[in-house]
Amino acid sequence: MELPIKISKDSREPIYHQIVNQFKALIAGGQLPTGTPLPSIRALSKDLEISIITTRRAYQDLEVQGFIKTLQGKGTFVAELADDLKQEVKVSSVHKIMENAINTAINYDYNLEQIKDIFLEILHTYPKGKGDN
Amino acid sequence: MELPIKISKDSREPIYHQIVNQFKALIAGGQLPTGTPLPSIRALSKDLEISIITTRRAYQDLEVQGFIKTLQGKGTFVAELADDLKQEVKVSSVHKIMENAINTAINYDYNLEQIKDIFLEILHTYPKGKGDN
DNA sequence: TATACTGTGTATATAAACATATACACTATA
DNA sequence: TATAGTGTATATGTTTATATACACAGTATA
Repeated sequence: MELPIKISKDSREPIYHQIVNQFKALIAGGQLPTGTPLPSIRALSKDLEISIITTRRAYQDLEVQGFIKTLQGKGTFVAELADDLKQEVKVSSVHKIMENAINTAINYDYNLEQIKDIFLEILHTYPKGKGDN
Repeated sequence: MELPIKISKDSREPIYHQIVNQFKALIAGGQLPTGTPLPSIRALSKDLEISIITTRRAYQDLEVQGFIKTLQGKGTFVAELADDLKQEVKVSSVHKIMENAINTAINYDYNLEQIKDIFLEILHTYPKGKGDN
């Protein structure tokens, strides 16, 4: 599987944190089941064009948070996680980032109707995926 | 006017950058017209419970980007900005953060229909403001 | 009109967080 | 046992945030 990990070096969010968030999403979202091997820190570093240490830092964070397990010399794998915990992470993370987007739009003096229109317009530019009804 | 500047110390986004973004929103959104005095770096530092230097850093960034003018000993004021430039900042900033929210939701394996429902549900929890129709 | 005071922004030195290059150690296998 | 894969540790530079001391502008008042 080709991992859809994308980072932005221009963003003010630390690179290691962008990586952590995206793996959390893939794991909590169920796209990476228990036991799935993650890319090696070298492979991911090369892919994202960042340092090995930064990738390692991200994997360490994910391990501390219980999302993955690392085995020296062997690799890094998705850890076992309770389904309700995954669901909790999924719901709260998306909720939080949606609120953040709305708050920013309000700060820019858009009203609720305008915010709805803008959001739907952007959403319509996304191609329908296989999971969509 | 009571400025609605809010920062999160837990966020991974640098504090000075949070401040910059929010002032950009207020200025580009037209809520702070040309010449409006900003709070002094000390007043804002005290209000947000952060260091003077961090506030200053934010104001310096805003000045470099042309949003404000600082006069030593006098204070800091909203600079003159072309309306179409304000509009451009407004549209692109909101567009960007909306896309970011959608991309995160997709990473968590929500489909487009679900994303729309979640967004509208959250939007409905916001009170209607005076600018709303 | 001198000067003290209180407001404003500014500069220097220091600590913590983030990102890196380089060298090291463990695991599997040809 | 050599080699190519994995994760790990040490030393270093950059970015972010801070405390403290400094300089300029306006004003009250002796």
